Amino acid sequence: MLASLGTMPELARQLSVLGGCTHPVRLDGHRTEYAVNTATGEIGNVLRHLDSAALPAGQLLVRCNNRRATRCAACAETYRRDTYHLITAGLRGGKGTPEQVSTHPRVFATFTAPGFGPVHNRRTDGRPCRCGTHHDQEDAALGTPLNSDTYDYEAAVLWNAHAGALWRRFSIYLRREVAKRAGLTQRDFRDHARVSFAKVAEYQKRGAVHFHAVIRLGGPEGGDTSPPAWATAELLTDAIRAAATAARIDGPQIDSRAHTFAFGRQLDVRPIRSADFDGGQDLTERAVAAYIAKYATKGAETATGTLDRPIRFLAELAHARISDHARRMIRTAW
DNA sequence: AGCCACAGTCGGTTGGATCC
DNA sequence: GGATCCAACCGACTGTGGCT
Repeated sequence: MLASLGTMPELARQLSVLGGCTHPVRLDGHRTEYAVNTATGEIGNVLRHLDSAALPAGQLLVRCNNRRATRCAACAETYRRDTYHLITAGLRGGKGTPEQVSTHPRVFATFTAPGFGPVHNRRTDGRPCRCGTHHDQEDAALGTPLNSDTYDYEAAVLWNAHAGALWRRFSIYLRREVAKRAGLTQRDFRDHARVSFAKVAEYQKRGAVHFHAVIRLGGPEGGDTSPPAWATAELLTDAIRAAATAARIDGPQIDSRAHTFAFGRQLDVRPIRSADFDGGQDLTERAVAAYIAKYATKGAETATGTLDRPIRFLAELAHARISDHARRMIRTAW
């Protein structure tokens, strides 16, 4: 037992700094700090000496800081709360961000992956899956292909590898689309406004990543400056739809098949309103911050029932059906 | 021909994560 | 704690096309 290595109060003190981390990193070793004469470089007396074996637990314990709730609930919770406050500050002000940021046009957008073939699902209209079954919410079949012989595993795997580049292309297009709608050149746009993003990638049941993003229009200095009069949530929404539709990324050519990647047709863009307004289809700042914080700590296993390490997960998803080239793409992308 | 705007690309900077 | 890597962001550069 750990307690046999030290007294209970000492052990409790050592464990308390872990903040509830259930998988602390256990370190063995020692560290000695000396006083050094900065002028001559001469090493003087020992200031401090730490030997892990002398600690109550017999080892130095360090928080794992894992963001995945399934790996360490306590550390993921810390990260989730930090993310919540970060997003809240960007939407409502606080922590160095002026409160007037809450008047800036901002939206919550969801960018989906394209289709790679039909998968088992739970329909919102109450009708059964195409396989004829009413799947249970926890059914392991959810998200798996209806027909593994025709499902486009290769494109599904490569999609995840190229989603980041596609987002980059989208963000470039979005600034240009906003500038176009404001009647400004790209060069002049930066003197009038700035587009800011807070984005998380989430795994869908079928293993494809999709993006949730808070997108905000601010003045030339971002949240610290007021946006121009033309900057509205409607203009931003229109520009997002145009940019998301136009964004395309060329993938590799595999076995004479050229891959090109674009977002799926389902694009959801909803304005974010202040906390005191929660009517209609609009989202409140608190709800959006909670969404983003939740997705930031959600692993692939939550959605898919498999591992949360993307490479291993994707390899399992695609088993032997992807090419060596596709696997290399995944390794370099993740 | 010169100017301007746009689209695509490239490089610098920054911040976070990881390794040593 | 420093070095390194990587992703994201941003500005600059280049090629192209339209207009005068």
